Amino acid sequence: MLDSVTHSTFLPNTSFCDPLMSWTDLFSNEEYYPAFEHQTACDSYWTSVHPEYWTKRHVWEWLQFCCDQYKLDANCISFCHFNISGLQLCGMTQEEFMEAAGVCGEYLYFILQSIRSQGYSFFNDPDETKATLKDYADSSCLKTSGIKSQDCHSHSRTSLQSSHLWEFVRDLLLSPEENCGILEWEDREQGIFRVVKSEALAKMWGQRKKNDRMTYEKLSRALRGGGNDLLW
DNA sequence: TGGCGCTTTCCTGATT
DNA sequence: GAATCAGGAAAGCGCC
Repeated sequence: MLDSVTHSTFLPNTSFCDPLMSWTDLFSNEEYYPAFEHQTACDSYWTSVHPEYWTKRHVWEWLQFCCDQYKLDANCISFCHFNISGLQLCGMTQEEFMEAAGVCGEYLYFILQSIRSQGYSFFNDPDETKATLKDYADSSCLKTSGIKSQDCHSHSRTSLQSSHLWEFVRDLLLSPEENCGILEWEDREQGIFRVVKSEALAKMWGQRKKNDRMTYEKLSRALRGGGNDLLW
C-alpha cells in the first residue's frame, strides 16, 4: 500500500509549453508583456478596440479578463496557443479554441464572438452580458462531458485551500514548492503522476480535512472512487 | 428538510 | 500466507 501511479485527464494541453505557468509567470515576462496593473475591462484600452486589431498583449489581457470575470479555470488554457495577435485570434475556429483551451475554449469562443458583434457595448452593459454568458456557460458546461457545472464557476486558479480531494492533488501538482516531492509527474502530457510519499500525502490530506485518522488507503480509495475520470 | 455529490470507513476478493 | 491493489456498499458531511 505504498506508491502508486495515478492516471487522470489532467492538463490535456501540454504539447508546446509548460502548463504549470501561472498568470504571474506569464505577465512577468516583460519582453512580451510588460508588467501592468490589473485593470477592469472598462478602463482597458483593448476593450475599445476591435479584437482584430488587438496586439498579443491585448489578447492576453482579454484572457485574463475572461478568467477573472467569468471564473474560467486558467489551468484548462494552453497559453502558448494564445501567443498570437488579435487578427489571428479572430481567425481561430471554435474547434481550435477548444483545442487550445479545452473545456473553456467553447466559452472563450462565444465571448470573443460576442465582443466582435457587440463591440464596446459588450463591456458597457455588464448585467446583460453576464446573464447571456451565464446562460451560455450553464448550457455549455452541461453538455461538456467530464466536468461538473459547478466546476465551471466555482474554482478558478490554483488554490491550496481547495476542499475537494482532486483539487488538493491538482494543486499539489501545480505547486512544486508545496509538493516537497510528494507527487511527481510520470508523463505530464498524458496526465500520469506518481505518488512518491504516500504517507505524507495522506497526512497532508488529513491535516486539510482535520482528520487525524486519514491513511493513504482511505485517500487512494477516494481517488479511485471519484477522481480518476475527472477533467482537471 | 430532502436531495445530491464527495469523502470516509469497512469490507471482500483478486493479484503479486 | 502476507502485502498490496481494486472496488462495493453504506454512512457521514456539507452544500443548495
